[in-house]
Amino acid sequence: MPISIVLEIALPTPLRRRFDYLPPVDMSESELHKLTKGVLVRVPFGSQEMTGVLLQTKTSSDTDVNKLRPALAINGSTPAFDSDLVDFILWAADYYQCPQGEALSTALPVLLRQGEAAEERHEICWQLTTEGKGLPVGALKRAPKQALLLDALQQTNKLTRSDIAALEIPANIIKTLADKGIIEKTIADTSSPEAPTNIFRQQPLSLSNEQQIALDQIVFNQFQVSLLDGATGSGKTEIYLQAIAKVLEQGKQALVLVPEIGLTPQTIARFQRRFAVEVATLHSGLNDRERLDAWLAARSGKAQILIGTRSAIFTPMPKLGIVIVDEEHDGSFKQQDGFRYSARDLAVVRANRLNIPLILGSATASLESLNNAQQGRYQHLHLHRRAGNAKPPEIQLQDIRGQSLHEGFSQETKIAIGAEIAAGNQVLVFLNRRGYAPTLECHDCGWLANCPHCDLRMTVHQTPRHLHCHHCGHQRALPRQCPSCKSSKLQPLGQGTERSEIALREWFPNTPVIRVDRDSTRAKNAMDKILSEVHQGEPCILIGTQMLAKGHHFADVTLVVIIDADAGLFSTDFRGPERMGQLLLQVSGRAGREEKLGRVILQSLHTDHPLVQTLFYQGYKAFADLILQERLITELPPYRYLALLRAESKRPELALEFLKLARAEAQQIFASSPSLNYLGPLPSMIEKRGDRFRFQLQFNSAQRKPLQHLLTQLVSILDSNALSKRVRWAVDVDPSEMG
DNA sequence: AGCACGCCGACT
DNA sequence: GTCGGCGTGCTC
Repeated sequence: MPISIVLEIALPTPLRRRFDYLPPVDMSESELHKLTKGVLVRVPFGSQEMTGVLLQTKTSSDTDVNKLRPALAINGSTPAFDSDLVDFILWAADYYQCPQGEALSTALPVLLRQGEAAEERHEICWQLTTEGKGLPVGALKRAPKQALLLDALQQTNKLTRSDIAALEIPANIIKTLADKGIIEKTIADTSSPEAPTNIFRQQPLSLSNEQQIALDQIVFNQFQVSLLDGATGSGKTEIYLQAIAKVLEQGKQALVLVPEIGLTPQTIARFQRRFAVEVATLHSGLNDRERLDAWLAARSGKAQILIGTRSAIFTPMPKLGIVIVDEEHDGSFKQQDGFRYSARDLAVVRANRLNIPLILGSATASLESLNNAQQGRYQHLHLHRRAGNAKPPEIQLQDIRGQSLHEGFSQETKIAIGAEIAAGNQVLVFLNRRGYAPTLECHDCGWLANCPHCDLRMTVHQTPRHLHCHHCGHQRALPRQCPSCKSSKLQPLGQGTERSEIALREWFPNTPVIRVDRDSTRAKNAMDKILSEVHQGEPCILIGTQMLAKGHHFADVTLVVIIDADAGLFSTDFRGPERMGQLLLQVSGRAGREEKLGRVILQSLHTDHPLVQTLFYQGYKAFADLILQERLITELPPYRYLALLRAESKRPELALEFLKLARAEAQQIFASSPSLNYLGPLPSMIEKRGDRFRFQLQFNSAQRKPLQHLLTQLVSILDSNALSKRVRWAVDVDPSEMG
């Protein structure tokens, strides 16, 4: 029997190949004709089963007909991705040198990857009962949360569980009202909603002159990138909201990308309060089912706004009309393993392909984006003034050279903290190092607590007491005696958040000291609890890592203390200073919001360093320009494009040999491209990690194209070399971390 | 990458 | 006598 149709399928395997299958055996002729690119197909693969993406149907195969196996099933009645989106993901896979099937698979919600059909389920909603409908507007005033829910339901008759959560109404309030017979369960409407007559739930705020000018510059019917450059509190979000409004009015959808820890309930609530449309969210706090629901709502067009982290860039949105990337400089937009894409950079590509506007917002824009703006590729929009009466914080650069520090704090800083608390204010202390101390040292023989699996120091933790390697997760008990000389004079070396917390507690026994880092917020809702306590406005001291710097507003904090502002200044990674500047400004931005004047103390050993001086006396723009000048001279991004070939192995000589082979192959290709250059192979910054020795070969080029060609050819050569199976290796295009 | 098949050391 | 170490080969 002749073959009528062959399915060409991309599968989640590192093999850079596509696989041909016969259609499922029970499939009718008419069903066959409906198969299009983007459909999910369940197939047998070796001894296992997996979900692949149909790339095309064809009438013959290069593979021997007898080797073709039939697919098991077609998952879902419609393609998971529309054809344009498949092409976009394939483009991204090629650009980042990721096997296409793996890229498509990572773009898919986990449940679909596991074989679930992409169908919407009936979501449980809540609506008013007849009794509930009889209540007057403004009822239940004495129970504000209950009144809020009642009020919301009086306006929009049905709310999903996540709608309610977004209004910051706790789940137990739902139960209370249900028990009272005021609300009841129902099923969401499956028919796509008629375009709302009024997209607004709440009228837009009036814009300042400056905001209006910025908004007016944005063009809505074509591709254009706007770099919205505005200090904390200058009203960037209001611009986003009003730009989104214009798109919603045209019946289109909006996609908002936010950093990993930047998607706070307050942010979501702000979008939901403003618009009477469905707002879906995709972030790490959701379970697989919730993620699929949000994805499906975006794909069907039911959700008109999607707010999500990095991977949301791949969500199908049939009527996408604008993309916004908030805090565009944030490192979490770059995936650090597997499919190593930058969601921010891909946002530019997706917007371009759809011919729609993109807004990149930041108070501390990345050097890449600043350069693009300077070159005229992006339009540069500025917001200088803080909204309302808030004034920028007063910054005090404190030279701590030669001073004796108490647990990392200078005497002057301690006094300043005490004075602030006495005045009834809140203080924020920033220290970007969790744990008690960075390591343990023997005072007698100089032994240091090294991780047995990495070449790194192990961090001392106090609660519970143990040594912990932050790189590979290895833990061990805190030794009582030095393992080397048996001395008992072991002492923690350096300063972490736990240690500072203990010190602050001792010095200010009557003031709550609240620690905010990965360890103290691990429990579910721990962060929410901390935030609501701080928002009570009572005097307290917050001590924490960069978790404190991102996305949160502390209206009553009037003093920010940065204990070691210099971290990052002399980093081996060329992006260290840039990151330091961005983080310091972000932390500083936490002070002096609203009516209260803010102050920032920066303890530094390098107050006269040109970068430190420039950042604090001339501002971020001048600081960025200074770094850009350096990058131009040293031939680094954004003036050169970089790619790393990383290799690791338990046997260092294998990884090194692999990279030397790669270098030899690359040199053949270089001959025809003079703009290409290489460096290495060199050991990675942390040479041993998790018992594996790591090395890297760096390629750089003045243009993207030749680098791209080199990598594509090189990967294909390496793939067919036997050595490539004996080491773990990956290409990182536009790496953000050089280590 | 998974996973099976395949051939050599320390354990019930 | 077996469980399991990871080498190597394959996946339409």
